[in-house]
Amino acid sequence: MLTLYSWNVNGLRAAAKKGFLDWLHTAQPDILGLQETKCSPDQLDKALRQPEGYHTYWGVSERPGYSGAALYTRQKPNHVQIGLGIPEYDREGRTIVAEYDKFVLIVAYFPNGGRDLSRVPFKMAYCADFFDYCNQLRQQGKHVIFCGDVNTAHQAIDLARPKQNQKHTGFLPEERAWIDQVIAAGYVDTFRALPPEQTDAYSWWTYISNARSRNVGGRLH
Amino acid sequence: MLTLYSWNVNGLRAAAKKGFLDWLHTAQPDILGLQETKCSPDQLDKALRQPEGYHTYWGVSERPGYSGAALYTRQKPNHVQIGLGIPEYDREGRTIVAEYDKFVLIVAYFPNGGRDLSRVPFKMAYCADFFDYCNQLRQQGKHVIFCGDVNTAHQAIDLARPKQNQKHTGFLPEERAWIDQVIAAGYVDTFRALPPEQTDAYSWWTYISNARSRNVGGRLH
DNA sequence: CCTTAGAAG
DNA sequence: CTTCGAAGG
Repeated sequence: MLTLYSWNVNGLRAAAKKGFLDWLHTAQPDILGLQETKCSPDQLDKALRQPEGYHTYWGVSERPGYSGAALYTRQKPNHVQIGLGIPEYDREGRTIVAEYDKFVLIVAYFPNGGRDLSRVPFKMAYCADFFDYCNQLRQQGKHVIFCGDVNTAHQAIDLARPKQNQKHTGFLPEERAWIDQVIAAGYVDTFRALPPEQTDAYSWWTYISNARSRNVGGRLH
Repeated sequence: MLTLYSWNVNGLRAAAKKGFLDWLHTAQPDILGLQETKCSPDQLDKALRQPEGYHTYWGVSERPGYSGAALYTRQKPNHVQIGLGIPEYDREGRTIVAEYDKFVLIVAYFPNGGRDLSRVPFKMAYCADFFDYCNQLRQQGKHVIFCGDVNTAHQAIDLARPKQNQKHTGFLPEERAWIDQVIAAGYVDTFRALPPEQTDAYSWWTYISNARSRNVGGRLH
């Protein structure tokens, strides 16, 4: 058995102040993928940068305090690549690719489309290139597991307010179609281990207006 | 008897969170001059903007969150002018002039000369124009009281580290000379009511390296 | 080290 | 609402 967690921490340094390391030492994941770390490792204490028992790898944005991904892993991967090999995404530290004996694990922080939708094209481009990258690995006979923050809700059941979100990034037809495509290709959405009709099961809430306490959220995969 | 307080609050909204209104209602000053309010009145609650028993007047910078002065007064002045009438200073909300029956009270937040000394000329210009303004009032037979943050230490006794500050704004020869000039003109430094040789009596400390707990400070008038 | 505004989410 | 960096002090 192997436990894998994925977590958008919204600032690893902020998360650290709220007990990230306590959680890590309690949960003891074999593999942990983080998104929105908003830091580079040299801004961190040793305890956070390299906790006892873990190897860590970092995707760092050129822009300080923005984006970023991290991989914490008990077993050292055979090989780790930071980035997809495409500068426009790798500049933002969004992707970490780790090869283990039996599978390739990818930590990915998909772009946010932006309040004004200005980054939707960039997001869709990342989606397409990311999918290509995974498919190439599969063609080489590798098993692909990816975790991260896809920044998209798949179906109406994944949102508390699907109608209000039709025209917002995170629930646009083209964004949702990308997930259709991924599932059609045989990927399994682990969150679907929940009963398929399960409602009100979310993994994200906006900070605005106490949405979390009211459970007005979304499941953004 | 009339009590007058002057206080650089470094953000009135922040000061409010730390009990500014409690202090106000305890100290009950007749006149209170504030500097570095870093706000406009419409960013404030009624209780802060217009506390029971006070008339308030506001110097507001065009740049949000920057500079700013305020006057809280129990008695309504006969006339209040916001600014010195000189746009380059008034744009930064540094000055409030209030005429009472027996005196004119000026609240002034003198410019900081800047880490790199780039604003020393601006500061000296404000000093000169401010002094001229006061002298014009005196020529009209008015008594002038001014309070505020002059951002300058007069003598070595006013600083814990005079030698290290010779070349820093706040203790430059020309800045100190301006205070000489003001005192020569007959103004009384109320802080001098302390025994003249009193050391280690400061009104300002940098936030850096716990300077306040070590009382490594300055008296910036 | 503190405060604020601004960008991004 | 929250995070972070920037400017100013």
